[in-house]
Amino acid sequence: MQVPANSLPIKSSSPVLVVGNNHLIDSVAKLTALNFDAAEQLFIHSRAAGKHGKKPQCLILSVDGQEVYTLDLTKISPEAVLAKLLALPPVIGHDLKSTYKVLLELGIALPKVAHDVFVGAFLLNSLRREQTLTELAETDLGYDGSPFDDLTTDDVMTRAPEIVAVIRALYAQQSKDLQAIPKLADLARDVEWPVIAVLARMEYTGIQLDTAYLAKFAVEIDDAVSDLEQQIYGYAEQEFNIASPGQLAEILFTKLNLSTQGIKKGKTGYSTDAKQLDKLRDKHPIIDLISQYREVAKLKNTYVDALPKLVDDQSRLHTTFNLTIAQTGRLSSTDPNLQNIPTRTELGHHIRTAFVAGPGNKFVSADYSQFELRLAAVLANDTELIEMFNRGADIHQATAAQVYGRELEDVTKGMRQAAKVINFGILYGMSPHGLSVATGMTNEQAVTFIERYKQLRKPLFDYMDHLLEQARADGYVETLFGRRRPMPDITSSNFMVRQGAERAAINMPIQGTEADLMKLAMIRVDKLLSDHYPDSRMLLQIHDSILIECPAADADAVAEMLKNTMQEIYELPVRLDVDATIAVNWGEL
DNA sequence: CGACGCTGCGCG
DNA sequence: AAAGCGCGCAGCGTCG
Repeated sequence: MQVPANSLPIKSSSPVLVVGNNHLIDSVAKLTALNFDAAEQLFIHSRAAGKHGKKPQCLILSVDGQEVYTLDLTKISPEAVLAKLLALPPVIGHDLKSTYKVLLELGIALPKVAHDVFVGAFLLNSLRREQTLTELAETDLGYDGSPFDDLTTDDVMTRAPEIVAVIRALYAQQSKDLQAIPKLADLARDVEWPVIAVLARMEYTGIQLDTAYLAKFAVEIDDAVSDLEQQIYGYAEQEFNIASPGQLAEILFTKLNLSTQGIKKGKTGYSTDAKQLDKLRDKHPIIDLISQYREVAKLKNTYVDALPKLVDDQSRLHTTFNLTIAQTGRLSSTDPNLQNIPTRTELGHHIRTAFVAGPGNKFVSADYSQFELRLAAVLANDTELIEMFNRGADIHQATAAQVYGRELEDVTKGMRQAAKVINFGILYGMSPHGLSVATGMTNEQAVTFIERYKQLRKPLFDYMDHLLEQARADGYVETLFGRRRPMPDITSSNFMVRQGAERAAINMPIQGTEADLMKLAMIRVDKLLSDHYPDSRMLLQIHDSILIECPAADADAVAEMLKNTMQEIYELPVRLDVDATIAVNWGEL
């Protein structure tokens, strides 16, 4: 329905909703006539944000969920609405990050987030299957009308009032629920809402890929794959699909008659994963070739061949950072996943070299060292562990010295390695069996080792005991900042299920607090960049690290700022150590 | 033909 | 009896 804009009654209590997608709108005059200054909150919603580089063509807006206006951006210049939109009050919507990318495409400054019902639903209950507008409406509002997913432009236009009403109702409900959990409301206000615009900018900016470099690499890797294939067929004396675990197991254990002694069995037969291949390595030369084939084929299929197809016309890759996936509150990255670009093997690391800073720019990267273990020390209030960190000890070496009762200088590499495994493993609820497998100790040695570690880190284990008790009583666990993860399986009568839940419960406050702090750091870094280094852009977050692209001349200063901001992001009893590096491509960082 | 579960493996 | 948390993606094999 269309209503003359100048007759619009916007009271200070009247939230406004803007629906944006990549289609039409009809009159900008109506929009510019609106008195946004009088509105305290603006509702904003977008489905089908334009693909990157495509100009969005449509903004739909309404007031109080009643009057709906459509604005045709193909007929008017976006700048005409710019002045008004710049002064928008804080906005409310469903998946604002998508809408914000539309605004960025229009060159419109991003308003503050007042509430996002997509992210809000996840904060209040991370377990629900999905947080689509349809699902939220059905489950939370008892809505039984037709779905809101995959609507055509016309549908969006005609149903905008309905969409507005649903979002407003969800907002009302969620803000009431959040107020009942003050820490969670604070987390939403201070972390989750502000990080939305930061992520929108990162996704919109993208990261440059040197496709020519990658094309050269592709030729080499293709040759390597075919070469390995032929060698493997030679040993097998037949061709088969190496990528099929079933066919591979048939070749190894039937045709070549390799021993299945100690080989893990899965639902579909003997496993051929990397660990099992390791056990067979000395038995037949084909094993090493298969390992090599796996490594090279993985790189080729997942990265070398896939990434170049996803670049825009500027040769930049735009990932999507998901806020509503990881149960711990971490981000996840999709289409493409830029949080799992190889680095551990030399060959894999080459892929990172293809990620480059633009002309005249540099990359600045910074990562927290032993972030999770430091946070475990804080959450458990393990003063000895905290003190070790604060005096800058090599934590794994020092732990080994304590467990084995040796002087620091008498700690062997093997001892340090074992201590490192347990230091990390403990955060995941590792068992003696897991430790023995990971270190090559006997089960007995592992049991003794963990026993001594328990004595040494009593506060840590007391904390874990208390945490599990709390989880059983409350049905959830939470981070330092009150982010919650429901833990229904913690009281399961199924041993396996229950044990799995206990391990997840132990890990969540640690991994989740890390995620909370990283988001806080990103928000602050984003602000500092826009204030002092306007030509610099945050590009990626990889759980404990941040990657920035900046003018070469600013690199040193940006690195310093990034390091300090991350280190001082939140006052904790433990010192946070951050390493910062500068390079022209990701491989050299 | 697409959807799905499984296997395997890339990252923190 | 099982045995380490959190993710996403690719290929295979099966099913409808």
